[in-house]
Amino acid sequence: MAAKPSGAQGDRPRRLRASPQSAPPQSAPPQSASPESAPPESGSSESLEGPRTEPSLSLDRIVAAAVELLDTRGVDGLKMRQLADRLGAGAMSLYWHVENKEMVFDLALDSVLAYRGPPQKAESRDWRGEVFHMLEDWRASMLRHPWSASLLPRRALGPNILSRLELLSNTLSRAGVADADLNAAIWSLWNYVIGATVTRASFVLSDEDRSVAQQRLTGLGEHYPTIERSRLLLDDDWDGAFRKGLDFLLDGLAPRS
Amino acid sequence: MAAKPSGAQGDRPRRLRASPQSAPPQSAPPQSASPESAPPESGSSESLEGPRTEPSLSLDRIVAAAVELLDTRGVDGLKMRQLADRLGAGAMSLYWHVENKEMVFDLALDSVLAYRGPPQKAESRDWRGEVFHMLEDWRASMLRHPWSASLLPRRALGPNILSRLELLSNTLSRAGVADADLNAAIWSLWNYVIGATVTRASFVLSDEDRSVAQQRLTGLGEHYPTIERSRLLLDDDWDGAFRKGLDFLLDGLAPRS
DNA sequence: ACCTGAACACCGTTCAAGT
DNA sequence: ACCTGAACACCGTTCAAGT
Repeated sequence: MAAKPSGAQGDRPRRLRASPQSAPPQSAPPQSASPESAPPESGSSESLEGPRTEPSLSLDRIVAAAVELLDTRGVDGLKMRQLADRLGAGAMSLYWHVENKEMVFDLALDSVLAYRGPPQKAESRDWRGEVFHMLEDWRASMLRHPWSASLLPRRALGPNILSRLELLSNTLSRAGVADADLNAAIWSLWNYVIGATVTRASFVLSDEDRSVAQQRLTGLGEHYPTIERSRLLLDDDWDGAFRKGLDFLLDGLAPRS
Repeated sequence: MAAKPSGAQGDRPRRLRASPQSAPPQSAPPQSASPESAPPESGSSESLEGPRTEPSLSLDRIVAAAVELLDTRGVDGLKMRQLADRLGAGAMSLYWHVENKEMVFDLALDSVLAYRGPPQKAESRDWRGEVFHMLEDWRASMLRHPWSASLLPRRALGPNILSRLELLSNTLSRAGVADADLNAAIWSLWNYVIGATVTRASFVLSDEDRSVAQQRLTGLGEHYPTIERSRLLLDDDWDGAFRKGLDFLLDGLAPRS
């Protein structure tokens, strides 16, 4: 479906660091500074010159700081000036490394989506368990960075998310999903995970908020009898609901055998 | 699940128009100026004074203009100054009618989500057809206003969307979905529709964009063999994919009989 | 090659004031 | 009750310079 792998957004004329997205996603982690990766290897090429107190600006450092800022301040809380400040750099220094704020979003987003693979050895015959694990891990990764889910559907697709889709596709294919159904199956799961995660990350309400919401619904009870009775807005078990719905969907997807 | 019907956002201290969301959603349409509604009844109370050339500001007019602006300019294109300008009002006049920009978003969003009901008479026994129609209509309403889908999960739930959820819940319940599964079923469908629509509204690429994307994927083919072969990113049939996935999900949801 | 401050063209919102 | 312009405290980004 009309999605766009990053790097495809037309040639940008001006100064631009070598795009890390063009590196193969498997071999070396594109952003080693990603909080999802192993501890950043701070040692650069030469360690002869002693410790750098203020390592100069780099894409990796920028991306890592952006993720931190996004985690604490949210999507609207990421300001270019503040990001530079955090890095001990002058206000406008970022613009030598990145094209614009959009690019910061793209890089931060994909850096958060690295997948480590299933816990046990590969080639399990339990395709359903594998898919379940992949999607729960995907959701968990995004919930660890609540700004990421809402960004994902509207940004270029980076190497990490493409790898996840590749693995998902491969697994479903091996499980026996017909080629003609494969894309529809993948997008169904994509839709479900994105919808669930965006919703869960967005509706963050205190207990009081929620009880006020339900009270309000009760007040209007005559208009919403069914969802009032089922306490739709009070339901708290996000994880359980996610798994239950995923079960429904996988039941429907399962190749009839 | 922890969602919040609008109006529950705590008492605001300052000037504030009587919230139209508190009106029952069924009886009278909350925003008669909504583009989803019948032609706006421009005649106010007294028609004795002749035609007003410049009808004074009102919540309805503001909401209608906001929807127009959002449709043409997108989420980031809605500016309070420009909105006032469109209404022939002074720059800051809006703030007497609305609390802030957030409130404009909430009202515009719900105004776009009115549901007219199924085409034929009620009480059909075809629950699956009913659900299908409701969800396709919901998606279509949001795609007519591409900014709406991404806004829905993070805003207060207005009367129109609550009505849709109520009807959906009621239909599923009548169809035989167990009470214990009801909320999970509703949120599954919500997740699917939101994910599908947000994605479809966001990935708007030209044909050239898409072929560039696929070419790029082919270039990296060794890393993404499966999705490269299935042409995941080239697939164009959004409507078909939506229906197919919905079929999968409803298969899983269908009460075993 | 890499970084910088000043400046530009915007924003949402407050406020004191008008009718 | 309803509307207004000026002003405040911000933004992202450009630009001409610095080293």
